[in-house]
Amino acid sequence: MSLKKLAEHLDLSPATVSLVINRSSVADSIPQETKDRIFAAARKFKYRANFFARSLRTQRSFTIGVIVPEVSDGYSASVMSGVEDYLLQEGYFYFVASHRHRADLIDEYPRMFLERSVDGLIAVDTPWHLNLSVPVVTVSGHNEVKGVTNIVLNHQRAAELALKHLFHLGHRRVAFMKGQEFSSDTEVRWANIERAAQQIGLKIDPRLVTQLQGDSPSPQLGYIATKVLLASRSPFSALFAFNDISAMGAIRALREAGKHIPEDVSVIGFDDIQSAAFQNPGLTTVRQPLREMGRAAAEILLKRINRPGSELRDQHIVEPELVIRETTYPVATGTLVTAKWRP
Amino acid sequence: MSLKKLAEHLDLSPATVSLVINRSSVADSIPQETKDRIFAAARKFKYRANFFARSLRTQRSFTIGVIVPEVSDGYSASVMSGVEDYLLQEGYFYFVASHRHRADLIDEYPRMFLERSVDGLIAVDTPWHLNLSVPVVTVSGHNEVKGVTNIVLNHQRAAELALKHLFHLGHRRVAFMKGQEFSSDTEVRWANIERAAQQIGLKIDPRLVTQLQGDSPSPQLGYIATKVLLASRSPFSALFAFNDISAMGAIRALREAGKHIPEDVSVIGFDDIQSAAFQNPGLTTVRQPLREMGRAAAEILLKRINRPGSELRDQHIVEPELVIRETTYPVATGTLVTAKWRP
DNA sequence: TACGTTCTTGTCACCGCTGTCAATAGTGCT
DNA sequence: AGCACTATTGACAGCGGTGACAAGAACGTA
Repeated sequence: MSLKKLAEHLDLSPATVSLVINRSSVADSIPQETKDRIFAAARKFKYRANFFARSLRTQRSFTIGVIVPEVSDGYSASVMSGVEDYLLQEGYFYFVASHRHRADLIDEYPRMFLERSVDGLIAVDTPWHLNLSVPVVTVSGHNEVKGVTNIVLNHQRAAELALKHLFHLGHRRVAFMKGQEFSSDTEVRWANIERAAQQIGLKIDPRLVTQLQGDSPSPQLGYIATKVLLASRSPFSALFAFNDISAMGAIRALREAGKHIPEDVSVIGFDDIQSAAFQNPGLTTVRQPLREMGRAAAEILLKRINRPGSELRDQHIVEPELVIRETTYPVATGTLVTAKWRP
Repeated sequence: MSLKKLAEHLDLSPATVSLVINRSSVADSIPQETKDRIFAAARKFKYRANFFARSLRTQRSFTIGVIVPEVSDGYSASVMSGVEDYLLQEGYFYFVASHRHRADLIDEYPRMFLERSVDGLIAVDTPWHLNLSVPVVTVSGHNEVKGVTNIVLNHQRAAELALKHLFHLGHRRVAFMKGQEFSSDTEVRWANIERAAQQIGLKIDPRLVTQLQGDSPSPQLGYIATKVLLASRSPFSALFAFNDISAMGAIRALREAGKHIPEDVSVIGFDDIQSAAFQNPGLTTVRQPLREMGRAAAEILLKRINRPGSELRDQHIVEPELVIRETTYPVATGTLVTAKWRP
């Protein structure tokens, strides 16, 4: 059913019908009766404007592009869930592309999105340096590109929450796991840990600092890093992993070394991905409100698209939350009380 | 840069340029030199056909719609990853929408996709009854709609693999967890379990059969179902959960009841979602090749789109694989050997 | 009655690209 | 030179919708 046919049937011109259906202000002067006729007919024939024709004409696609490292990774998926929530509710659709850390794809996909005339772009956990012709919002990107709004965690607070928790449990020898070089969070995260440690009065022993190596979404990386750490034979009573996935690998490595979690070593993760709660024992972690971050990204992006110029803050900060489950425990030996499970 | 401007610059007509760029057979007769000029100019000015104009004209969008219960759920995400893989490689993009089991959205989203003129649709783990004007492929849908190709697991083999494994380990009292009523896999899965059990000679005790209740992506459901099971006080030495998530909840419930996994109770999951390998102990499970299923869905869908009529099988069956990790163990008491970790 | 206003609706050009058909130029042959 | 034929390119008509502008009708006023 096209506009033209509908107009013909109504014995009106396509333009008139278009005006009324789009509630253009020009249509204010059209009598209610005519409008009603038009709406009735539109409903009757289930008229829906052709999307391409409309987009071609208006230069708007009501579509945005989302670029992530990998759709099936829990972090990206949670953020996307929030993005989707807001976008669909506002009548937008979105394309997804996973770059899998390939530099060429990180460049190519945004271009492909532009060819498809997206109205805007959201980059999740992706190094960003492009300056595009459409609004861009990044989630956990730490590159400063002018005009790009970045949704970031309050890393200072995140570091404080985790370290204070460990400190209060009596831990003084804490091991740390840094992220991979390419991960956009690695640097900020570490800088804030150092700062928080200093504030609290916790000394960081360089021998207790490892770093994840390689690109894999598996806990294997954390497992290996922890093996290395254990091999150094420097004692520690707690480990702050780079994220939940690596924490899982770390726990496995620790267990294989005969350590009990959390009695011998407390472990704390980062992100609070869904499976963190599903671990046995439940993983204590610093929660990033990923879904909310996605929603915020979508919301800010649409604001930018629809009111260009406004809303040009280049940071939107969200707050972390410490989720204490069962992998952290006082350093002093005592009776093990089973902590409450918090899914 | 538009076709018209490019043509002007080349002193040719837009039509000619279009023919050459699209490698139309009509352009065969155009001298190579002219073609080269055109390609050179196109490259120089980075000419890219306007997507909407082209789609409007050709009635093709090179876009497909994917509908899933929830993007951030591991099952859907893995399938999507495979779908994306194939689609992007073939120059298609895709929209995603999560219906979250809301019946109205299951109806509405496909319509919205059609309004956006998608060339086809993939429905993942979603009850399907619509007969649309574009090709549709479902992944793990068990409704029979003519013309819809369904990618399904060989459930018979899946049931056999799991039950034989348990049987060979000596388990005779096996508990079962059925999926929720609304889950598209529940029925087939169970029917095949019953059949396989009979073949093997394993008796299913009705008191050892529970069912998941409620709609949540959390292991809580499995936890509750297992609590109920335990409350019935019928002894069992193994539990075949509905999926990996519910297996995780089950393990927690069993532990709280003082059972050791796998020494006291063997647990086997289904799906092999990413976090299954990350569990401690690693979860033994029946692997569905989710990524491959997604790829197959995309591949079959594109075949249908591009060669209508052909490829009208209405089932594409994929094979399960038993992934033995650490939650299954012989029923006879013996020395516990730590199984090899298989990520 | 004549004219200025306000309503109501239609005309037109165009968004950018493509496929059909036709026109023009070039070639070989008698 | 004249003709048949092919190689090369262009004109044109949309795809379906939108928005600026304008025309015609209806109404009020002098």
